[in-house]
Amino acid sequence: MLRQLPPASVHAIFADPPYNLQLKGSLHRPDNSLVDAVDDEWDRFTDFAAYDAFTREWLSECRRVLRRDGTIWVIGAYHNVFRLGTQLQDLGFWVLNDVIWRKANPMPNFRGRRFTNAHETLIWAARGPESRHRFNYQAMKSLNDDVQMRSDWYIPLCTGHERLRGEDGRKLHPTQKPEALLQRVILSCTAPGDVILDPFLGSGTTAAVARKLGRHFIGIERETVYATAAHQRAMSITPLSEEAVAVAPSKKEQPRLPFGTLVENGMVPPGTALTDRQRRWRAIVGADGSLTCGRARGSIHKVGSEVQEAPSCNGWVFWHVELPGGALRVLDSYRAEVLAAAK
Amino acid sequence: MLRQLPPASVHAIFADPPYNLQLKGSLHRPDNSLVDAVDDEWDRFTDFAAYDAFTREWLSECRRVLRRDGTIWVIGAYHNVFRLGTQLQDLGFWVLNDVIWRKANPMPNFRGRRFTNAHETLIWAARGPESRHRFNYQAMKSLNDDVQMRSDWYIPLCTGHERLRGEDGRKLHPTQKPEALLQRVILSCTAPGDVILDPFLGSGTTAAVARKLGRHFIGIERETVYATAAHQRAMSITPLSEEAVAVAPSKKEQPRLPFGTLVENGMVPPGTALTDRQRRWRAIVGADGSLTCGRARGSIHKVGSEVQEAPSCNGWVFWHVELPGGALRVLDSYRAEVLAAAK
DNA sequence: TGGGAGTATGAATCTCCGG
DNA sequence: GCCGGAGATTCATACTCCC
Repeated sequence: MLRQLPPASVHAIFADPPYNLQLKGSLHRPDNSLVDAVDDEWDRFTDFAAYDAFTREWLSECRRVLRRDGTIWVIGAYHNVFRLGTQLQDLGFWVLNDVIWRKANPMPNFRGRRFTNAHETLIWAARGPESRHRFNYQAMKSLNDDVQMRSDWYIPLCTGHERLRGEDGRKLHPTQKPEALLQRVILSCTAPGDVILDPFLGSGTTAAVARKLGRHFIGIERETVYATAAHQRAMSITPLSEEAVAVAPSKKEQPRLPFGTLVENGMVPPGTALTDRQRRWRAIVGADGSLTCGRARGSIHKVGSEVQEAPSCNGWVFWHVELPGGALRVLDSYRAEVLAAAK
Repeated sequence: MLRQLPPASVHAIFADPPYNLQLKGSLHRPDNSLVDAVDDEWDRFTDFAAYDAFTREWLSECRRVLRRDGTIWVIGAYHNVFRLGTQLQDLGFWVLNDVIWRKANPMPNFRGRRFTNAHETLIWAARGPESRHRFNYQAMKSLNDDVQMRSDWYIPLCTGHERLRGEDGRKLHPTQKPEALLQRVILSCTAPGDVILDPFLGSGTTAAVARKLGRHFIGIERETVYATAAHQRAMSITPLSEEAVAVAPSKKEQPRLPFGTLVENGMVPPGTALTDRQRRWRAIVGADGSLTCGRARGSIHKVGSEVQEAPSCNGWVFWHVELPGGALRVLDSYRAEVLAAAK
């Protein structure tokens, strides 16, 4: 199915591939005799090799269909996630983060032989090291009480009403992912109208959340019973309103306003003296929007960095106008005023 | 050095290999200060193949020197941990858990292009699938206020007085690990008297904590300056008493902040003597957060009830620390202090 | 001595657009 | 594809300094 998709056609991929189950089973033969795996390196190599080959095949196709600015998410546990990560890197993907889904309510360890396996790992990767990927930084920050979103996410398992069940009342799919997890994934790296691909759709959480958030989706699923349920599930979703699904705009996405415009329209007339917050330097605004401070001359940013001897400087927040009475007003507030009026 | 060790001779291995960070250029904070990056020669590899070959070589030797019932811990980040995990599996190790070190105070992401990289990953593996490994289940449970220890650990970075510094006052080693991390690792899978190997000793945290907890250790370090400092550091450690380092069986109770956390972070260090308000009993704090008072051993609550021959006891308000000068401070006030600071 | 303000720093794969 | 310039971007903790 993946091979039928055109190259560079999807904005984001979420993949929840099968775990390496044959490896778990390889400990015992059908007659329950124990396989001496330690001395049987060839056999165990072929097990991993089969999983690696499978992984490599679908990941290669994913890379082909991914846009150059697109990103991929892959989820796994310690049985398979190291194989996934290694293959991602070997295929040229560029890992951006590994993200930990900390389960609020994991299954306990019944035998008391290990730590409670209370998390799964997601790998987030760009198509390559030069890719300019989308990351909705402000949206993620807003979601987290206005501090940067960390790489560890605390989210409950999918239970209760959200869990799809068959007619017999039993869970339809063994590893249905919670919608909260997919919502954060999709909000972090896509925009409304983007196309999201899930090559292992399963119970259809990716499709449901994509539709809810106004993203397009492509889902691939081999098992008919899952595919049918996922399709029904996605179609039953009512998409949210446009304003509800928009991502918080970053400053970079706001329209550019050259400083010269403020000079031209008289908000900061030529000849105005600018100073920094501590009033250490004083610069004069030129009619062309340039700044002069001693021998330093150029844009508000360039002069700011030169006087401070700093590698860079955002002149909008560095320079201030001294108002009558002596109070300081930062340049950025003039810009905000103009941008607000333009709406 | 590893090749000189006899086979099947160590009970546990902790390995903190170079991460292969692949940093390019420099990074400035928003305040224009320069981030002190890990650019040391020992972290430079030409490509993944070179890193994999290096990894395979030292891991093979580790497997040879590890006892059949021994386990290995390997720590890494997304740059290298997938390579580590894959090589571990390919060499026949049997992964028991991947454990997440959630950093209380990670470095932020300054450019807003990714999630804050707020964790590192430890892989815990047995020598093979048939190994009968040691896991001190009750000790880990005690440390976590009598609920199973999960696979995500919340521990602060190594800063302040714990951080080794050179004569110039700068950090001696770029990646010194916190003692609280090693303490949990060592308590989870070894017994007093066991031999612990660290093939990348660095600043010597493994050696220091092993000695403190009454375990033997072997450390290997290539850089003379690190090796010298690590040796001095380990030798300056006073081992805890036998009863403080023994691993305990226990059960019961569950406040929100485990007493073990106060032990780990040094507010109530192992070996501390606790007493009740009337100073009728005296109990010693174990490194796993258990308490010993005569033959009574277990959580602060259990020991409190046993010595009083009472059906139950809230250890938080029963036990006190005797301060220099003789005043008593109730345990609950330490908990309150931590909880208040966490707000 | 205590508190407030300011500064330093931690395993970091850390920009984007237009000419 | 290269280059120059605009301008966006930080959290928790510990320590220093000064009043």
